[in-house]
Amino acid sequence: MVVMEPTESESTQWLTPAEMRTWRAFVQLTVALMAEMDEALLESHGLTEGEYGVLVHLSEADDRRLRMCDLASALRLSPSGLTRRIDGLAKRGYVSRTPSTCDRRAMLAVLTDEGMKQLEAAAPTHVASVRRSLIDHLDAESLQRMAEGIEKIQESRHRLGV
Amino acid sequence: MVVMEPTESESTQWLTPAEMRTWRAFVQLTVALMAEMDEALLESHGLTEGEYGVLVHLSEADDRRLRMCDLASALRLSPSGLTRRIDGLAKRGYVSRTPSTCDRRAMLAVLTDEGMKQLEAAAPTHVASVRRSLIDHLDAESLQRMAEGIEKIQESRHRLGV
DNA sequence: GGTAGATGCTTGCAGAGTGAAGTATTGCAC
DNA sequence: GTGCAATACTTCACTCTGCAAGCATCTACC
Repeated sequence: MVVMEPTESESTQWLTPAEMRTWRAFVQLTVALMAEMDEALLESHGLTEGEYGVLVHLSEADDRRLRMCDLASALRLSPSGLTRRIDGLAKRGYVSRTPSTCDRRAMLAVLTDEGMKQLEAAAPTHVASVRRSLIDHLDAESLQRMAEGIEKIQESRHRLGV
Repeated sequence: MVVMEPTESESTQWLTPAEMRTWRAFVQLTVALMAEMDEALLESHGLTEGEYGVLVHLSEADDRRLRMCDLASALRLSPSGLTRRIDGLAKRGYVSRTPSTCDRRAMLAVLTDEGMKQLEAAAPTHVASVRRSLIDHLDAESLQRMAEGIEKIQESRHRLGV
């Protein structure tokens, strides 16, 4: 989150003031962004961003269903974490569980019609949040540059196996 | 996290594919980054990023001490959340509590010498993580552009009272 | 200077996440 | 085909967090 002053006997390559400012701004921005997104969706549709993510992934999957383990890794969630999240969504009727026919170990999470309706209702709120919190604060050129920067980072990270 | 297809009867201004890609990449990157940072620090020095943040803020404060409420808002943490985080750090001897003399409601969190030592030990790990996870993946020009983009966003957000 | 409301902190409780353990099923080696 | 490791999911115990309630203290107003 922050950085120390250099001390002469160190071999650490400290961050320059500019790098430090950028890093702090980045962290501060992302934390604020995530909080805003979550709050807007929760208030208007009673969904956390995490739950919204479940609905989105299911809606984009073949037959609107995914194996629990695939969904968990897509959402970067532990197996037990996903079990509980699906519990919550199932209780509200947005998702149901079906045992897989081809692998009887596996459970499929299925997006119900009600879940699809809920997703369609929530999507505009989510999109509006993304715009209001981030996109609308950038002109086309800046957005393009940010996108390039992010892609460059991801590419480099991927290349170096991070 | 994601976006729906436009439907003709909507007034929602949907994200363009490029905007959507950028948004998804941004979220994916930040989640990965935070996880990496946290893991590195926790493994090498037994501190979460949140705890590290406490030490950093205290180290930069006058007399290495801050009122709990000021520290909580700086860390974007609820009062109760901070109480418990300080509990943990105090148990390990990195922070102590002192009642404020000028306002007897207030408690001051004070960085101990031991806490300062721990911070100095952990800082190189933290900095290395920032470099390895983010900074080193950008050349000077891209870094400069990213910084400008972030600052532009923050400025605009601030101007619009977000 | 007394009272009402605001402020600062802690505690109890509930929600959401992880990791480890337990159970069921699969798939591969032999 | 038998046995054993790997995989998929759930449950349990624990941690971290926020909210609401409670207590102490401060500030402002009469």
